[in-house]
Amino acid sequence: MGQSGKEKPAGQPEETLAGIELFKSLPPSYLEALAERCRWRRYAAGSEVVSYQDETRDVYFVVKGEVRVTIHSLSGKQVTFADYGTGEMFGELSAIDGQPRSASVVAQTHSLIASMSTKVFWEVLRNYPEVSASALKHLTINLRAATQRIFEFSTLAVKNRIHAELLRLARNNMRDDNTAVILRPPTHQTMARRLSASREAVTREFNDLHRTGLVERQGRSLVIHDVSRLAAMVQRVLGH
Amino acid sequence: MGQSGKEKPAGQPEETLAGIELFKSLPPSYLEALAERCRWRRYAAGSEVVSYQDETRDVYFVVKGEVRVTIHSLSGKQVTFADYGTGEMFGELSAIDGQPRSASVVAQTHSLIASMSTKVFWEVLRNYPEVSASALKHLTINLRAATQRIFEFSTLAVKNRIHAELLRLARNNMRDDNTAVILRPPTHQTMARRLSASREAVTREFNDLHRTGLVERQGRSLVIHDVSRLAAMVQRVLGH
DNA sequence: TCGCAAATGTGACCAAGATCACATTCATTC
DNA sequence: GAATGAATGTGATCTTGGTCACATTTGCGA
Repeated sequence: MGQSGKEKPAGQPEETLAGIELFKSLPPSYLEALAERCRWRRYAAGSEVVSYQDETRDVYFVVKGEVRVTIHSLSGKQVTFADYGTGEMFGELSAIDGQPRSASVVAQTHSLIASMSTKVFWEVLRNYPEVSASALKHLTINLRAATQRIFEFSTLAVKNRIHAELLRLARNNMRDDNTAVILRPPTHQTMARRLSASREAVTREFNDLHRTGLVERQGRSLVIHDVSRLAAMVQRVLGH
Repeated sequence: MGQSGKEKPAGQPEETLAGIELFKSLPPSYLEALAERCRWRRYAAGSEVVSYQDETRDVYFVVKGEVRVTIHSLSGKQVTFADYGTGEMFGELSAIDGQPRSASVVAQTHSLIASMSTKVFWEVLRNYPEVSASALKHLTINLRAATQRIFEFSTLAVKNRIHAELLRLARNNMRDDNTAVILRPPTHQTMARRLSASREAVTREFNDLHRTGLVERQGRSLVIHDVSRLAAMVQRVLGH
């Protein structure tokens, strides 16, 4: 997941939909036309792109940067659903079913985001079955993730959920066969919000895992020394 | 959602896709052709239609009856995700992304179910944008429900989740402005599995609600006397 | 390299709710 | 209408993990 690239200080810089996963089947010429029908906007880190239950229905594309999808409860607790990075789409639920926003979206880094009206979005879906197929896959992946999360909530103790999450992180950051290196690991607080656990619980379990030699902090990165052992631990409780 | 209709003892009875929500935009002639490309099968109550993690990729349509989507954990606990009744589709995730089944599906009543190969399914999606749109909506609704559920798990106490679930039940079974009658209410055990709570917790909370006069059992049906009060209780903790 | 804010570490306490173990009531079938 | 299995009701424990309250460490910016 390397994020390379230098800032180009050009006047109208990289306002292109070429990197958007959903549209990868579209011809460049059409992509350009589409880009002109989008609204383009930059968001500072920490600024809100979409707010929970608002009445807009646009679809958004992360052209550059990263956003986080969360809901915060009345009591102030914050639940994180997903992070979307360069090339990904969000906000499509409201465009598809016409209902208010199911969550808020906040830019995590300075981000360049294109938004498209429901009308244009449906026009593309209708005219390009490949895009439709891609949208179906996107929703499917999200739904599977949500299902898995509900299952883990319902059946696993906090420590086991932490293992499962750590395993997912590891699998996306393998260095070799059995070792993973996570360059900028999420903070304990961030993981806790994903897992619906307390920050302290995450800290404690990380330390336990450190004591057994499974994980280690090296500077700002996190090394998982024995991914298959971690996988076995998860497998034992999940039973896959 | 009243389920009327008498059994027709005809030889080749009601093997038609006419009632399937996903296909409501298709012309009857094509529907007939499609029906012939499906595999038709009846399932007894309690029999498994799809099993967790198996390698089939077909899509299923409930032509008559009702099925329940669940996963059971190693420790024997059972988590229910959804119920699908007449006209609804399930099993589409594996057809769309090619991955193994994310859950098991068991017939709750004697059911007539049509299944369609991935190939045919995609053929329909590709050729009929209306069907594609309908599939997108179906996934969207499911994803919203899952998101909501994760949020409730993460932020609400068991009793509040029970209130929220009861409110959903009520809203689908309104008798008049402020009263709901649920004819065949789910058992406490069933609700508990949906909410990931214990059966006893559901029983206790129902009794508390009964004492305050909010709900009442009348024979086999459940009456909710003051839906707006229930709504207010939910609103207070959810903050919508 | 100093200083400060964010992140992490850790003990003590507490409460929600799961689990266990039965009693009781219901509703369906013979 | 008696029987019987399923559903419901209820108290007594016990455990997980949240919360609180700090101490300590880290990383980064001036």
